[in-house]
Amino acid sequence: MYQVLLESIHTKVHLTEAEQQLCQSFFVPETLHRRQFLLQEGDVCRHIAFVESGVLRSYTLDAKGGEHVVQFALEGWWISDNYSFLTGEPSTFNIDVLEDSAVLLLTKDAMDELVLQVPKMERYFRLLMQNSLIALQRRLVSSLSNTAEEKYLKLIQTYPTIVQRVPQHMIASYLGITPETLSRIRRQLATQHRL
Amino acid sequence: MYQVLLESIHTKVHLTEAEQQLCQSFFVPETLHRRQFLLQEGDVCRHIAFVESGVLRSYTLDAKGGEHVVQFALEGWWISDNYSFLTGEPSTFNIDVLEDSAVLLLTKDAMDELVLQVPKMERYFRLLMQNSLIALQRRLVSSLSNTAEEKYLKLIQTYPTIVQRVPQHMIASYLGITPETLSRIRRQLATQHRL
DNA sequence: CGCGGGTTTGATGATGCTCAAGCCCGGTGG
DNA sequence: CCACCGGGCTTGAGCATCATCAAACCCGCG
Repeated sequence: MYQVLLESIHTKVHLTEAEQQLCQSFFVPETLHRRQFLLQEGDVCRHIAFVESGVLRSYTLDAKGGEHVVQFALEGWWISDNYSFLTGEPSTFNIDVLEDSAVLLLTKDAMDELVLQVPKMERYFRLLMQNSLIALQRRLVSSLSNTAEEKYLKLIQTYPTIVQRVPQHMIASYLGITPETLSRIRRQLATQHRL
Repeated sequence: MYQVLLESIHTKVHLTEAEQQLCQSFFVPETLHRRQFLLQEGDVCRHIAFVESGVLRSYTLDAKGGEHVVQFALEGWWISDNYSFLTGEPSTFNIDVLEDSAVLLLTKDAMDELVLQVPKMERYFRLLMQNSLIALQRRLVSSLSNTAEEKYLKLIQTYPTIVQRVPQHMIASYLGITPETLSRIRRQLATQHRL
């Protein structure tokens, strides 16, 4: 159950057996089903979630009701609305479940207590943040400087599993293009490749 | 000299006099002049910089030589290439100085030592990261879902000082649009406003 | 005074969006 | 087990937004 989490931690900091045990005790495991919501716009994001198995996604709705995917989370990823989680303000995100999933939930209080009792975890979370920051920066630059096709190719290269496991219109939303455009890009890439 | 830095820290964690002194000792103050480079593409980013006064910016060059502004940093902001700083890999960013500036430099070794000797700083840096993450996420969503005009208006609202102090073509680059488009948007907003 | 970078303006064109319709496929109920 | 329904993917035609290219303009600075 905590296998994937412990591995994720292990890649960043080294915990003793006792610390691992202690660490686990702060999480609440939960199984979620496809189409279920982990967070709805307007609610406060009470916990960050670690994905042990399955796929989730966060997204926002704009003024015209359009969805904009902010993040996908496969096994080994964290997902939450950081802003709401940190500040206690209502969230502007939705998080829903794309495939039946098992997650580990960590509330803010639990997190604060966790980093107190296992100070190494402060470092783990900081490194997590840093990596997210780097990835986000890359994505932003890509979204500013690349064409739709280039963005799609870059996504396939960076996260092939996401492209495989997530419906196409959500990929399009994630890239900031319409489903129609993505469809046309794929057709063109396919025929091109076939020559 | 360390005034702005200490204030920034104070908004996140509380340091004793002694800790403040200790903290300062890890930074190297430096004054920089307009057009000077703090980091050039290909070099390793050896330090993160805290801006005491002035303005800096980071940007990337794409395949066709186009500039893409990643970040502006005014007084009280940090700037660096996190990826290069963390990993020691050559940077893909440039950081240059837009106005004569005073910065405080922190090397990676100094940072590691700092968080060891003043553990509260680990928390400070984590909170910094979190805030950057939130801001970046907002910017990304905005860049995906808003028109050029909306993005510009949002920027004026969020960071009016940046718009005032930075040349227009860099604002355009930051927003992912051409200088021409930004100029037209501004004209339209002006005439509109004048009716 | 003249140079030069930055901004403005105009004309044209490409990329990606909108709207609308058809298609494919998997799920559901009869 | 088959027929039907519906969502998602595809395709097409027309259109909006923004980019590109080119030229003129403005203004601070040498």
